[in-house]
Amino acid sequence: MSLATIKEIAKLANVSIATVSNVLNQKPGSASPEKVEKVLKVAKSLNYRPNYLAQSLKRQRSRSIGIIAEDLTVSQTAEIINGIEEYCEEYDYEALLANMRLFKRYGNNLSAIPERSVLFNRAFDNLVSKQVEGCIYIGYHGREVSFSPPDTGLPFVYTYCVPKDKSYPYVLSDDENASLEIGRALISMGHRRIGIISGPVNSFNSQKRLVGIQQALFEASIPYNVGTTVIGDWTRECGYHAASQLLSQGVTAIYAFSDKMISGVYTYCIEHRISVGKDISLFGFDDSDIVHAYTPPLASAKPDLQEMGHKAAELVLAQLQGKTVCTKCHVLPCTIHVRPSVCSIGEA
Amino acid sequence: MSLATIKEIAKLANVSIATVSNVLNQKPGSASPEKVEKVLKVAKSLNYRPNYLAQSLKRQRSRSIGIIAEDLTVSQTAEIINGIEEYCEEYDYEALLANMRLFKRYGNNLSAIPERSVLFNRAFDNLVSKQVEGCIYIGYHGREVSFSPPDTGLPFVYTYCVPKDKSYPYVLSDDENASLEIGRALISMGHRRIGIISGPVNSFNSQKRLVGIQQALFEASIPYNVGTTVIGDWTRECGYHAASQLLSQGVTAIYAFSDKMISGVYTYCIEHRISVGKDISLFGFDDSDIVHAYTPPLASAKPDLQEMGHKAAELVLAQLQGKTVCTKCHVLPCTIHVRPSVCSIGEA
DNA sequence: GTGAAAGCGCTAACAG
DNA sequence: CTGTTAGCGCTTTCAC
Repeated sequence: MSLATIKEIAKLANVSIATVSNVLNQKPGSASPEKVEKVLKVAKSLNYRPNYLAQSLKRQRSRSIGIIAEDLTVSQTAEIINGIEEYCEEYDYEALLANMRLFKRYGNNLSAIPERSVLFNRAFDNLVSKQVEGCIYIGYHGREVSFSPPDTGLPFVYTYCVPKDKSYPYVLSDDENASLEIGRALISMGHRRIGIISGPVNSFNSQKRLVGIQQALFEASIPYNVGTTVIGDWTRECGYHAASQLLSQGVTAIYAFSDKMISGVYTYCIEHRISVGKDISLFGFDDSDIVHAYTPPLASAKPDLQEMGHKAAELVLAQLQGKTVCTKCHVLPCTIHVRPSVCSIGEA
Repeated sequence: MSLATIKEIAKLANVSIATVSNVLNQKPGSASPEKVEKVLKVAKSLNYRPNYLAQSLKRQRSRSIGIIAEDLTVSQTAEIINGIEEYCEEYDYEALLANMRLFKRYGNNLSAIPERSVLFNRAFDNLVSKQVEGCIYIGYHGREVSFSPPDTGLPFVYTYCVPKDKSYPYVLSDDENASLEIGRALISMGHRRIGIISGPVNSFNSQKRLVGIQQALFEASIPYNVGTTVIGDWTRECGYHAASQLLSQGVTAIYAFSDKMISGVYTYCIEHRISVGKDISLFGFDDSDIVHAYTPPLASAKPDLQEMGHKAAELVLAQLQGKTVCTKCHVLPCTIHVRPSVCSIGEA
């Protein structure tokens, strides 16, 4: 019933617990072949599994890093965690997850909820308590995150968000460049009046994406027209409303900073018999599941979430090896998927 | 730098470690008010956090349950985990996650990959090693799962899958009843020729959903026509192909066992100028993000994943309290969302 | 009230 | 090669 210990193995195998430990840890030449065999046999028959708690306590080493996720159910989080775990596995580390469930508790409206910092501290304490050797924070919507770890010299890395306290490294997708490429693609296809549906201004993602598209316009000597930029809130609904506003201004293409918002535009177009990929070109961001649900499929930019996880883990493990890492923003390229929802301006 | 211990607190507060421990654990009347205050002050100043490893080792109690997820990035998994965590939090337990990354490694083709059991054993050992008091297995696509925990009397509960070994409880959504309701809804709207796009036959979900719709037909004395059932593989592509086959047979409604498959049908309809919600009624399953992306929005059935997580956790914790739980299938209702993608047969 | 001491399961000197 | 021993940080009798 209760778990076997090395003590029991030692008794049954007629050896000392030290020998059992040595054998189990494969210390070279520390036991005769017969004893090795005996110990291994007894261990297997007892279905022995080392007690991680005791092991780590004794070794003073957990070989684990913590993940503080703002919300596990927000679409990007799982992919990032997956990336972290992949990287950790390679280096024989493991990841411990603390999920704050922020979105489940408060939705998108995270501002001015003091309770949040309680949740953060609880999550952090929990992880430290478990002796993690480092920690990765996963935000959402690229918000600015105001909490940072109290004192400890624990390696701490942020991802998918921007820490207020710039003394920690953070990992983001290169939204600016992605946006630049999107702009170039649209412009190269002849579009000059491009409507933009931005995310909220407090989102770092929004900021960067805006700068990128502006840069593309600038390169092509097309003046940026604030009048054809609508500020949205990431929802389908706002995309829908923005569509009518933008289309009435005669834009030939609409670039929304999320697939969800562009999906509202899509709905508007259908309702008004505007043919996507013919009468109007549409570009989204995130490359979420819904892009393939449309006819024609939606063009979008895909952040490499897995790679962001890798990078974040790399930054933590590097610090654990004593390397100093740059406490700056580490930026990873997106992939631009141009799909039939965009077309050249003469083609229609 | 390194973490403070009760020993250090004891020294600084001029008390014994036993007193520190008593104070920190709020043992009533075990220390004078002055000492309590002193200890608390020192603890705070040292930023003390109890060592979970040592604590649990000593207490012989981890107050944690393990989660073995087949793949964290499969859409339903995170929601279920969220539910488990919510339930655990109420009872002062916590969840430890072991992610096998099965989908990331092998995609949908999980059959005949012997390595899988290695991954399962590794995950299970890892969790047991950490002294979890129980375990929840989260599958995907309602497959039959052939691995079960080796020996240990550890409470073990499956969810979103069906264990081959029926001596463990498992939690599923009530797909049969959901399907029955979908069938009734369609029939009540006048549909008699209903095309079905099933998932793979080895999916328990497929089986149940098929039985449900058959039951609805039976109730209405409509003979079930195998010729208008296509077996798909959960993908959009197969939905697309099934659509042409089904529509040529003159069905007035198509019910696909996943939103993804129905989304292929949607594409087919657009390409062939068949008006969804007028010329044809469409019903999906899962109620995923994409249902709102369509115009008109897609009708679908929503499994209560969060509640499934709650239930699974409940079944584990109940066993920990010595209660015996039913080692049967525990089934949770879905919500049926009828949306404008379906219409009455005369309405068109 | 308070502290000394034992011990949770394990690893790592160290002696033999 | 093998076993004895100390001790990781903590909780918990049990004397005082």
